[in-house]
Amino acid sequence: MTIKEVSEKFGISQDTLRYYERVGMIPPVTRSSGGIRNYQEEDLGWVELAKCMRNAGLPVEAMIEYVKLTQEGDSTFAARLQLLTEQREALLEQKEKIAATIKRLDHKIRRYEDAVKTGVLSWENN
Amino acid sequence: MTIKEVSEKFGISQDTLRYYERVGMIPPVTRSSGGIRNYQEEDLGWVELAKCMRNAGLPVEAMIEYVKLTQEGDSTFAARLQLLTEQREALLEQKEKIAATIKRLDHKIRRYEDAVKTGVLSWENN
DNA sequence: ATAATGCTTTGAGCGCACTCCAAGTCAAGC
DNA sequence: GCTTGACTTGGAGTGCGCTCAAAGCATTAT
Repeated sequence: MTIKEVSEKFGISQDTLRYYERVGMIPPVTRSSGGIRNYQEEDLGWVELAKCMRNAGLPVEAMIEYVKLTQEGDSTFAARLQLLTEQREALLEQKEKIAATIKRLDHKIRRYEDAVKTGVLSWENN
Repeated sequence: MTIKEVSEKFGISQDTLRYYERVGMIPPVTRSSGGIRNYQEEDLGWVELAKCMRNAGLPVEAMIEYVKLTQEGDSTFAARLQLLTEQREALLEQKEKIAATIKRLDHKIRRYEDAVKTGVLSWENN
């Protein structure tokens, strides 16, 4: 699969795909004899993983570390486990914050729905 | 309340507090005769709101727009309602993405827990 | 063979959200 | 009155995560 196809498949720009590879967020991609990227199944798996992690807001740094450990082989299972666990914690925390903010927005939205109907905003700080 | 106290109360740097005010993410803060910030209850409410929204990852831009509308008075209820609703949507989406990633991490973590015990990682792409 | 297209690398540039710095002002204690 | 320390402003600098540009090589269509 060419970089163009991968770009379209995942909705990630070619520049970003090259960037991910360059900084080590995905392992080196399979190349043709002429040095042109030819993404295999495994490469696609990495791209998909990277996209998922970045979507959730995980730092690029964490992904780079994970890829590095993976490439160092079976002796890094424990380190990878720890890394994943830490990142999971961070995501849970972030999810909590978002949930709290949504709750707050819901409350404000209800007040504004009233305000739009009645012309008066029920009082409360901001 | 001085900027120093507010900074400590909310865990936001003085620089950031001034930045928030400068860009309009919170309305102008009450000042002493000498021009020194003296945060009142209402100002604190705005700071707290700003912190909550930023914690959830809402763009500064959105908060600026909301503050602007608020200062334009009662004619902007509908616009404020729309803004809040949009931001709520964005947060819900982000929460979904995080939830999906957590699920995925959970799965990987289970595999690595096994791997650490047995020395073998059950196969699966990355 | 030539032109067009699309890939390659390297390195610079950008937008966001701060964060730091310089130079100056103010307020409180000695 | 003078020093100290916290405050002020305006503007420059930083880190992250891309994003773009320049210059050159490869592949395909004519």
